[in-house]
Amino acid sequence: MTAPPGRRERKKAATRQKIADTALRLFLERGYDAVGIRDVAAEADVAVTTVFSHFASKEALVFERDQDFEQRLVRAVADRPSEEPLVPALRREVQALVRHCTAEGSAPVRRLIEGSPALREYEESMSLRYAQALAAALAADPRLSRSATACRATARFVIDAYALACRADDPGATTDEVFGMIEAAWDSTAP
Amino acid sequence: MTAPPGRRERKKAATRQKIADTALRLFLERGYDAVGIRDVAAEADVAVTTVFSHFASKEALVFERDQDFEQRLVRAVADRPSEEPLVPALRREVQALVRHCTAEGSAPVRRLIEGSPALREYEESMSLRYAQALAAALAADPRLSRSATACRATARFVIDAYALACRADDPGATTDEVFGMIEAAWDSTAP
DNA sequence: TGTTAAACACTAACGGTTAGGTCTATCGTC
DNA sequence: GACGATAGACCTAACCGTTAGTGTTTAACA
Repeated sequence: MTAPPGRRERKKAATRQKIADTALRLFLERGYDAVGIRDVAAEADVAVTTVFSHFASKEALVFERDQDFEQRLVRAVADRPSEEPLVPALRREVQALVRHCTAEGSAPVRRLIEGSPALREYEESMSLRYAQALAAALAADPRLSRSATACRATARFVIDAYALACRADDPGATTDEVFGMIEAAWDSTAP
Repeated sequence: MTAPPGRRERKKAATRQKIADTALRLFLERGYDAVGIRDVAAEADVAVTTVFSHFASKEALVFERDQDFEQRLVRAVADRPSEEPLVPALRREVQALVRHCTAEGSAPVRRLIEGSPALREYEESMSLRYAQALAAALAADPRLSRSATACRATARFVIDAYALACRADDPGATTDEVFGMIEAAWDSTAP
């Protein structure tokens, strides 16, 4: 899986990382709107086109690391112990994700996101993709025989729980409270 | 409330309507991405700046009519008969909204929206604003004494129901099914 | 009738994003 | 080690949504 990466790939990864680091630093220093793509490119000493060959948009520069969010949710469903019920497994994973996103070190980034409508919108639209992936995972699990609608709704509810908890005063308690509601909703769809 | 509108207001409304109609027609004819703001302005015979003085963004041109969506949800909560429970009242309103958005005449517009990521994203972000207004209405209703978290979560669930139903094969049945889940979730938060 | 402010126009720009074409370091293979 | 293929990066120039700045018309109202 982790075969020795060639020099080309290493250089590419290094460039990508340099861009992401530079961008985040500038955004935190001067504010998201006050930093242009051309600034980021200049400071990272790359061409503007190079920035866009690594990141699909300016907003994506801020969410550089969150590529495994989706996978973690899907795995929490698919790889859970044979007899563990669905909702507790999801709650555990969401608790972990929420802790990660409300950790001490993430506070400045979170402030950055909350301070920019463009970033908030982008995050929401990422979440929607996660909900679709999660819905597919729910529909695919042979242990859960629920309607496609129930799967899609539950997936969105779970994403809602994450979104609400990340912005709540007490993220842990909020996650638990919303998951209580999700459990009731899910149980009501039992065949 | 409906005082005789002066000529000025009538002209303004006419300009706005002309822009919206022209834009929608061009979008349907050539596709959203293939039509620029400059095209819309030229075809409507107004300046580009005039377009933006009436509409906040290109996407807003497509959602011209949906300004009362938010109000309808809030009123469905606040103005419901004294003894009608919350969830059925909301379900009735969402059913009506879903019917409106899946009506025969709305089909081309819906296809337009689903065909453009920008429009989908914009719609989602509108929905989020609705969820916040609805959450506030829930929290403000003296007949419902629930935690802020329960209100916020329920509001998002309701918006999820709407979003899922609008895209579902059988919108009515989907609304009912998701609202069954929402009812269970809401009841589980009874004090 | 004259004053005021809203609505609109025009130009020019800004900032994110992309297309076109080139250069070069790396890779796989001989 | 030499050799062609190609990925990765570069540069320039533009496109498009959006906004600022600056008039000009016209309806509303004293």
